[in-house]
Amino acid sequence: MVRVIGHLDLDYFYAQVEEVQNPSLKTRPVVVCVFSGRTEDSGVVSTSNYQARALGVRSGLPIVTAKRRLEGHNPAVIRMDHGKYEEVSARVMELVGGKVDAFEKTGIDEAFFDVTAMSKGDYQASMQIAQELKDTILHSEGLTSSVGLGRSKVVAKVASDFAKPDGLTVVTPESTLDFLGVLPVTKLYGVGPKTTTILEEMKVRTVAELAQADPSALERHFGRRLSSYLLAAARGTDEDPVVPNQEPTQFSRIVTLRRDTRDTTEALGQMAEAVASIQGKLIGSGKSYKTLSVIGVLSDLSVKTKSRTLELPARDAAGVRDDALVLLEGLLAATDKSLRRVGIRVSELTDSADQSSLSDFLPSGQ
DNA sequence: TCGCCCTCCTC
DNA sequence: CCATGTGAGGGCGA
Repeated sequence: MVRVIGHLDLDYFYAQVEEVQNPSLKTRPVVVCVFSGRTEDSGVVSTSNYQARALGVRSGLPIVTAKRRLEGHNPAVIRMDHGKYEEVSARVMELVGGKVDAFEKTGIDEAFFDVTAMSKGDYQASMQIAQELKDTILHSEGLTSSVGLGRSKVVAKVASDFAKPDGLTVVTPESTLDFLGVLPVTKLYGVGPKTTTILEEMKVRTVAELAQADPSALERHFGRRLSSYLLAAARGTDEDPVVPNQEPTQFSRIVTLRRDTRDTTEALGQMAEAVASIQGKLIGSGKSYKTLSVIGVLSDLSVKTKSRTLELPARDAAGVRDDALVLLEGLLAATDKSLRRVGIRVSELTDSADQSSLSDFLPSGQ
């Protein structure tokens, strides 16, 4: 049976949550910002509402620049409150998850779902279901959302992006090639600036051109994995299923230092909260890690990482700090630059120190 | 196959 | 000094 996959995207999420909480903001440009703490207004815009976007203020713009562009427009400049958005997100996801066959949260504001069985593969019926999901979210949380339906995850994702905010785009299996074909390749998930540049050099601009590109040429430029993904995505034939309850494979935290430095002790001191937070994630999820990485964003904004893999999984804070210090020293030894931002990441997560150390002694495979 | 590092994406 | 923060995955050399 042909699948019916949906992608749900909560519109301009952080800024919209702020509007719901304070409706008087709806008539004003709203920018939700990440303040780095370096200077009064250093940091970037995380999310902006559509009034702000109309004035050229989008994600990633420095706060100072955003304020300049919004001068005289009575903007609301709001500090990001991640915990608050997580709570709203969790309620929405819980609600929607119970009304579909399968549900996979992929971010704080987005999720895939599968309604093949409950719609009996009928796209008209699926559209009704999708509209009901949108209505439910609007009535319970006051949030508008954009939904796309299609035969695969890639099609659903592109469809949800096609009309927003408050959009509902249905791409039937028969219309898939027509829908995708005319789009520029940048609209495909996984195709960013680098990939676009390479494709341009291959004279591939639209998804239709990508679908007919020479597979071996693609493989030369992008490798086996990415090239086969690109072809499947362009044809709307990717088969990835909707997988509920995906476990995270890594936790990371990164902080901007008060000032650039090569002093590892000073850097580590400012990482204390990040380390504690990672610790909390490990404990909260009952996981241990085998690989610890430090990430350094240097004074020229280049990024370096150093990592170390343990023989046995661990989760203790002292070990994290000691190893992080060593890695940080190694990282700095490989450059003349100073640290601007430092981060820490744990990966190769296993289900708990005890169980995983035992399983290390068991035969691998099935 | 593993360890390490980099690229990319989204907000 | 304008330039945040989280996560997934792939390439490559040993």
